[in-house]
Amino acid sequence: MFALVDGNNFYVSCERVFRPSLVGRPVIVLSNNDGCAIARSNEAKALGVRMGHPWFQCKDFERDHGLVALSANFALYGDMSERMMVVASSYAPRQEIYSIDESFLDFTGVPGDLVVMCRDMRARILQWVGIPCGVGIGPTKTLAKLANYISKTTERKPGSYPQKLGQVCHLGAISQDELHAVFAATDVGEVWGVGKRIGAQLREGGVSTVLDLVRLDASTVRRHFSVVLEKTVRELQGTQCIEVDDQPAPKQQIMVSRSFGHAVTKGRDLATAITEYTSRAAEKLRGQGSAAGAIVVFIRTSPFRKDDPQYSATVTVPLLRPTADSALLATSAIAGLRGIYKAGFKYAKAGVMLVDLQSTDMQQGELDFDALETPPGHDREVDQGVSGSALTCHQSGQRGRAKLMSAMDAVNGRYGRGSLKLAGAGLEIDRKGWAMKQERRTPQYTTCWGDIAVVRA
DNA sequence: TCTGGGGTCCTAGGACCC
DNA sequence: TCTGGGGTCCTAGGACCC
Repeated sequence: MFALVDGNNFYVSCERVFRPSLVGRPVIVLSNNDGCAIARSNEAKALGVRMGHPWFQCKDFERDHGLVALSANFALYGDMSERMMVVASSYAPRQEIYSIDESFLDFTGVPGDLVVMCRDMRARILQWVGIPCGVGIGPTKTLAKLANYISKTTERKPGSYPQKLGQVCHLGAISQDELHAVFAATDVGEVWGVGKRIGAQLREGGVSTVLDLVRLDASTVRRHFSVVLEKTVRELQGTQCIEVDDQPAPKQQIMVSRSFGHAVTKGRDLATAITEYTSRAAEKLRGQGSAAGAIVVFIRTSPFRKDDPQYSATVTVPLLRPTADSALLATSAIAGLRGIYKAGFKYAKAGVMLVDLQSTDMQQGELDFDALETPPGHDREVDQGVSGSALTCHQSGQRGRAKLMSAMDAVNGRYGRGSLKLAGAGLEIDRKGWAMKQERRTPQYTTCWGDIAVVRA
């Protein structure tokens, strides 16, 4: 059996831990630049705020309904996530951290009543971390995911499902008839793996509930749709097709991109931003022990500003050799930027992507042909005896850079991100024109000494 | 004025190989 | 009349997830 544990309205719940006055009120958390809603309390959902709802379109709720909107505080959410994951992990032999607020637990071989254990886990996470969770249990990950949805819906809209399926919902512990009733009452679009497109296609073919989907023949689904949806159907039927992955492989690509707080027109500002993003991407790269073979740079105007001239460009810059060196990567990125930048446009967003990633301990050795050139006055035959040193010399240079990078990471780890950075990433004053807008950010209560909460007697 | 930032997997089609 | 039969690798694009 598998369980999916996830924090309810996670970002909002994190904020409520430190501002209990927000409990019971409509609250949303906004994306970067305070652009749109990315988390909503149940009260905010009830008001009709959608996921991804642009803030400027729902601002009126602030005045009319007391909606509280906060800027995203990812330092806080990341830290709260870790705390929640640690508690959850103590309940099962294996855990897959699936996203910032969700983890799968694999209970294979664990004796005892899972519902009782999961209720205990839920209570402990609530008490120790302060985050309310929903737990779904099922014989496959897809069913656990569905169970989790049902547990939430039972809480949020009483009467949708039997009350016993609230908070902790175990789809493997109810009768076949009950299970089918649950399937029949659930829209096919709620299934993990069925998105907007596939959902519409299914409905067109008369498959509108989970029950309709479960009753399809899996191999027919493969022919009409894809192997992906076939797996989904089999998982709903109770056959495990998707494993719990508790040792995720290193990422195959690393992206850092941001929309700007204000439109950017100067190449110089774009260069500052690209340098900063590259630097951040390189930190992530080193964090997973990889080196990049190429860097992709992109810039674009805002597709929402239809009256402005539009421009969007991407360039891939191959690197001479794979590297995780921030400075080398930034130099290449800027070279790429020079190739695609055009003056006269209002840029809204830029980003970099590190690709062709490989492990640093698997790196190809190489001969440095420059060092192998026979210097004048030397006998080639004689010098060949020392040709191995060219390689050694080159590699020791690389090791020096690697040490520099780990020193940089250590300083930033201890004194905070950005304490030590590339000159090209600019000072605060250089970023004024385009830095991200975060007008409603709460303190970093758990990760910054200066922001720690004070209890008054 | 104002619209996020990441990722993964699969498939189809083209280039190229023998 | 009639023009093989496999393969692999790469890329772009689509679909999904949070």
